[in-house]
Amino acid sequence: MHPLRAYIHRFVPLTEAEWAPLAAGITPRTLRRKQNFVTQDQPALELALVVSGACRLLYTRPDGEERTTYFFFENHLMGSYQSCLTGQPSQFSIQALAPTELLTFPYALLRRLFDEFPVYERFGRLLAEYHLLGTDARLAELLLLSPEQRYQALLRSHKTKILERVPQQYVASYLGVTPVSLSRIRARVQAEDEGSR
Amino acid sequence: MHPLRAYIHRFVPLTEAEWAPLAAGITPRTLRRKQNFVTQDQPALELALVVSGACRLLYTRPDGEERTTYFFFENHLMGSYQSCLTGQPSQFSIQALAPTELLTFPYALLRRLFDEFPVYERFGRLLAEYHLLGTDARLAELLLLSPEQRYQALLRSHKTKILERVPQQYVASYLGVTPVSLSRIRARVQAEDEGSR
DNA sequence: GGAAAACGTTAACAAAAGCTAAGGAATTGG
DNA sequence: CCAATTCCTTAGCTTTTGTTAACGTTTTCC
Repeated sequence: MHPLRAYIHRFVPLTEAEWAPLAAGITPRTLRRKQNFVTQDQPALELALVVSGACRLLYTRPDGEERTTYFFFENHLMGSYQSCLTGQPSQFSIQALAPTELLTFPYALLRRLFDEFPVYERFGRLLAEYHLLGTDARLAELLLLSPEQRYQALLRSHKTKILERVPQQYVASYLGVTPVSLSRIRARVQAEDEGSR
Repeated sequence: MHPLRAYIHRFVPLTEAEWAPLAAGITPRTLRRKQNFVTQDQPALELALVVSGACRLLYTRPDGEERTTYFFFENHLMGSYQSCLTGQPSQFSIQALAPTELLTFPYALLRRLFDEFPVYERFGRLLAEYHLLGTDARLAELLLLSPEQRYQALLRSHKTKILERVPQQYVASYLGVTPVSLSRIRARVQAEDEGSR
């Protein structure tokens, strides 16, 4: 099955007649390392399914500092929800961490399908709800746990792909600490693990 | 117009025929100060519109410590999305900060309306999307700003209701710091403001 | 293959936050 | 209206994080 159709199928089933118009609007695209799919302060009216590779979502602060807040791997759908919904410039960038293959399509097409096919509207609801649960959990983790506890939670989570495939400085940002601090936390955790062995 | 109908109307218009079945399922309820609408570790299968009063969303940690992560005032819809969607026990409580009037209804009713009326499915999508934008912004703020900057951002935001109506210890939790630390931050910020006057 | 860039660790110091405790002000609720 | 509770601030001390910088390793990509 087409990768995007398979992605949608995890939420709702699509008939051929429902799938065809979306399929017609898809453009494949590749990104080199460090190339942007979304660029901060520019409108980003497309969504993309990652077919292979990896990307990070980052905010560039007024002082030039970058903060990475999210990662996307194979079979993740990504884009600037906020820019697509409001039409305003995106508040963040999405940048390839390695060579990446995408399937892109305009959000406007999806919006048209919301009107035309109830099944897409349902997909849209379930997708937003699914992301909301994830973001809420992330927010709770940031407010409930210390940096060290967040690192340990990541170690024990099902997101270890992040630790394996993402440079540590970006993981630090994702956990809400500086790279230096994460390095210290790791040394501390390792020492604790040695002790309890 | 009925307060709940008015709330929904900000997203989609409802005909009488669409509104009637939801209206039939509404139960008014009042909470005393410190009384729970949702209790952690128990299923919470109802949603509620706050008609008057105020509530906080809080997590109680294994060590007994509480962390407040959200507030609800008049015309806010609240509930445990996660518990409603999955049927699992809620991971947090929702507790009244002051005497509060609610209009409650079962999530199962809304789910039935999703199937029956496309307009409700659209409402569900828009509601989830709206909350997602808010949660994303909150997450970015936590990862991008220092505690002091977060306090200043709150001061300058359109959420000053929080500062006016919520005990400061809960605001501290919401900002991701201890009450003692927020008190120090306030002293610091005030000193800076005096200096620049 | 090799130069350049990116990356992780460590150290030393400064700044900020956490913790505990105590005192006094404000709010609540009968 | 008054007693009990809740709440905010301040202080002293400890722990953690941020910052800057230096060094060695790894990765990237001509």
